[in-house]
Amino acid sequence: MINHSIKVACSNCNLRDLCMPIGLSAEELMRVDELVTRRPIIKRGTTLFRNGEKFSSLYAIRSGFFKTSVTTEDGRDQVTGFQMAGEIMGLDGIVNDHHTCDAIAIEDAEVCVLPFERIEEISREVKALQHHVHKIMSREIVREHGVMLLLGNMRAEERLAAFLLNLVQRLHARGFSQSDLVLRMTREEIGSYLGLTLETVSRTFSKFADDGLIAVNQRHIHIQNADALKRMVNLQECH
Amino acid sequence: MINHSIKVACSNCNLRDLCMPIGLSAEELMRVDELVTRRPIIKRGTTLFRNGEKFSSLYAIRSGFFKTSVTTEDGRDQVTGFQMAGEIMGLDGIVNDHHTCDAIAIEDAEVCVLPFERIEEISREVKALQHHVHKIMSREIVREHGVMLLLGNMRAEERLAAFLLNLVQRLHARGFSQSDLVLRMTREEIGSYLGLTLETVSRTFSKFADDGLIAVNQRHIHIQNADALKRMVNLQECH
DNA sequence: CGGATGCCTTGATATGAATCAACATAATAG
DNA sequence: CTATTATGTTGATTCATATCAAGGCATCCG
Repeated sequence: MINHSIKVACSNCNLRDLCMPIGLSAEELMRVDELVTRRPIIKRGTTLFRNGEKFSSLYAIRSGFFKTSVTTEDGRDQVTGFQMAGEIMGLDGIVNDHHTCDAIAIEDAEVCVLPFERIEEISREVKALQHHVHKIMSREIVREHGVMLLLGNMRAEERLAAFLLNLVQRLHARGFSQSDLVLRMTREEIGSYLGLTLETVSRTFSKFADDGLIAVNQRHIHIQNADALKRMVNLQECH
Repeated sequence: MINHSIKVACSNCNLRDLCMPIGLSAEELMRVDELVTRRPIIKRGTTLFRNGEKFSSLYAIRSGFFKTSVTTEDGRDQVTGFQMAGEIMGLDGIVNDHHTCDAIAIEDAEVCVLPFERIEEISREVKALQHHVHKIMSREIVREHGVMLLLGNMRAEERLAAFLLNLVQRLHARGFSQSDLVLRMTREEIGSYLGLTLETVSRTFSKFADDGLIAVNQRHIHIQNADALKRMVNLQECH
């Protein structure tokens, strides 16, 4: 059996600020470096982990795009999130020692493997790493609160506006444009995430385009009126 | 200023198995005891913490019932969960050092205060506590995945069935009946949690009663056909 | 190059839940 | 004990989104 692990160094990774605590000493960074291995390319459409699989590691995305989804016994599934470079996946697996959702690459991707036992070990000694792990989990909880608000209270237009704004904001934090984005996911996947059908997603994109809020060209979206989108999310009356 | 803190001992708390890791040594338990203080009664309708407040502690519920909710700028709110004895609240506050939701007692309640800095401190030395904290956060993430599935994919009847089953299951784990429960929350609060209006919640209760699945008497619910409720959640076709 | 496939758009219609409204019952306060 | 308010039920109607259906446009592959 070939060991696909490749040594990598967080110490000279340009995503470090996204997935690691800031202000680690050189020595502490070295300790973290030791635990991280890179996995080979995850091809588009393949799974990084799957519901039911034994949990052993968290994964930090180096490049590419993932979706995570949960599935009912009768086969319905719900996309629970889209993850991009610098984000951490696999937190769901800690509680019962096996994963409870699927993580599927929706674009060729590369991930860093972070064996969780080693993370706990080093966390016990590096305070900043410990707190960072807590923050990452807390951030995920807060994000999900936002999704619950979206699914429980918002109408289709508000959901899609919130989705677009969230995506560009995260992409912008990674150095991309504030106004242009390429969707890596299908209308169906967006719909699953937002609790809508793909038709409604498509229609709502068209409506936004008609209203001059965005320009849609396949998966290329140009945001023409970010303020109007923001207003839609924040201020719109509750009907 | 009066110090309302009251010393308590996890070591002889009957909820210990719910909120503390099992298998701590006597010495480790003592260390945990040291950090915990009890707060006086939180009266029904009052908040334990509120969106925007500085985060400093997690709270373990000793008795009573809470709801947590998030609010949009335009005043809509979404109940994100109902918490009962032995459950931990406040995890949302870790990431940005302030709370992002409100925790309101929906029944007179008592909580244990767990200063988070002390938790982190002791976690660094007590491996079992460290892992327990990780599990609690992971459990919350998994729970929220379930809510997303419910809000994104299920119809009113399925949502309410899932809600009832979840409640009795948690109550049963605390020694209560498998078939009888008293709802501590209003129809409106249930609706907010499930993404439904209070009228739909009420109608759906009536329908369940007509179909002989449950008997409803105000907030007292008697489950007459748990299997049918389970079937509704698991197997129902996706329309 | 032509056919197949996956993804997307748009239209017509159906439907589940929201909304509006009235009333009933229970809890609380005076 | 009665008035008042909060909570819950039920009915009639409306509305947003799902569903069903057809066609278009890219992309892939033989």
